[in-house]
Amino acid sequence: MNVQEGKDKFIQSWGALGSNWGVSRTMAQIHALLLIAPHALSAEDIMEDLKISRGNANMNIRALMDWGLVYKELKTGERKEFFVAEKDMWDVVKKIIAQRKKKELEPMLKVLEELSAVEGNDPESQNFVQVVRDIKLFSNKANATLDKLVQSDSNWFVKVFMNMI
Amino acid sequence: MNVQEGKDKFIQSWGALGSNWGVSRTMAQIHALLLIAPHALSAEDIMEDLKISRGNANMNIRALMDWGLVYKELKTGERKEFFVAEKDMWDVVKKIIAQRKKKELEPMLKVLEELSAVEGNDPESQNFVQVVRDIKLFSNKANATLDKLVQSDSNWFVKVFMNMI
DNA sequence: CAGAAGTTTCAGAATTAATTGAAAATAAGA
DNA sequence: TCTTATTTTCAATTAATTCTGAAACTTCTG
Repeated sequence: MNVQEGKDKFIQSWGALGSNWGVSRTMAQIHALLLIAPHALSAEDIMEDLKISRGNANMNIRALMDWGLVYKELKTGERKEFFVAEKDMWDVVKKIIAQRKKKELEPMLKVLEELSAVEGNDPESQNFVQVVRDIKLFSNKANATLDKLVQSDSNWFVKVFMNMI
Repeated sequence: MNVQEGKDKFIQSWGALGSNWGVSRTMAQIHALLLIAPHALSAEDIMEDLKISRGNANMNIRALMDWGLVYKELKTGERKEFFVAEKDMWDVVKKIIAQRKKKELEPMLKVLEELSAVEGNDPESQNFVQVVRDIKLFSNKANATLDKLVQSDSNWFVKVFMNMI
């Protein structure tokens, strides 16, 4: 396999993977392209390589920057903006976890809190409140664990990995 | 808040959460409905409660069973099939991880393996192969860690949680 | 300040995913 | 075996998401 075929395949696969991770297909493809680029690319470069429109490129690059997966790089003497990807995979995973925790887990915790306020002495209400309480307990633990995980450095992952093996 | 409002809100929120987890909105809603149901429900019950079509109910119940998140329950003397949800949250999370690992991580590992075969002595190829190798290393570790995690019992989670705090 | 280079926005178009509903298949009972 | 209850399938429809492209906006430079 030559390098161009390899790159294409990587971009395509990374895009497919990302689309299941709250990162849209194009977003993941841009990230993939930047991951394997030996140097920063401009919006124009990305548009050409992935054959996407200017608007699409712009919106997805911005989203990637919001997630902390891509950084802007300014070159002196150049007016254009260039972009590089976060290449440390542990960091990438942490940032995705942080985003999803904020956007998904935390709102759910809030809802579970509200649902604890359901009243009633009938068995139906009792059962409901019990289920909600169990889930809330679990979710709070998960939330705390993910917090630690997001704060931890790469070595943490290596350590846990070692312990498990 | 009364119990009916509470149930509605729970189903709605759980559905929204699920739709970001490889579980479609309706699939997650059915799971939510079964989680808070004090006893097994028939397909008919689910259709009525969620106001969805027979086909939709059937397909999503089956998907939930494939994932191991819902079980069939046969009542003697009843011809209909009834369904109950897995209620242990740790088990639910493990099953979701197991599915996604199989459907996403493992295919990606296969692709990364193939991409290692890219040849060339030019800097571009060298860089590409290096990036792919880094990602592969990380992914293999993640894969092994998730394997252990999926095999582990609830206590494992509690232990890790305690260690982190 | 005027013009050029670059970036952002967003309504409509295109694409992709989920849902319906009716027909086909299956299974149980008489 | 035939009838009836129940489940499954899938083509057509509907809904949700993503992308385009042109116009508006911003920033830099002479």
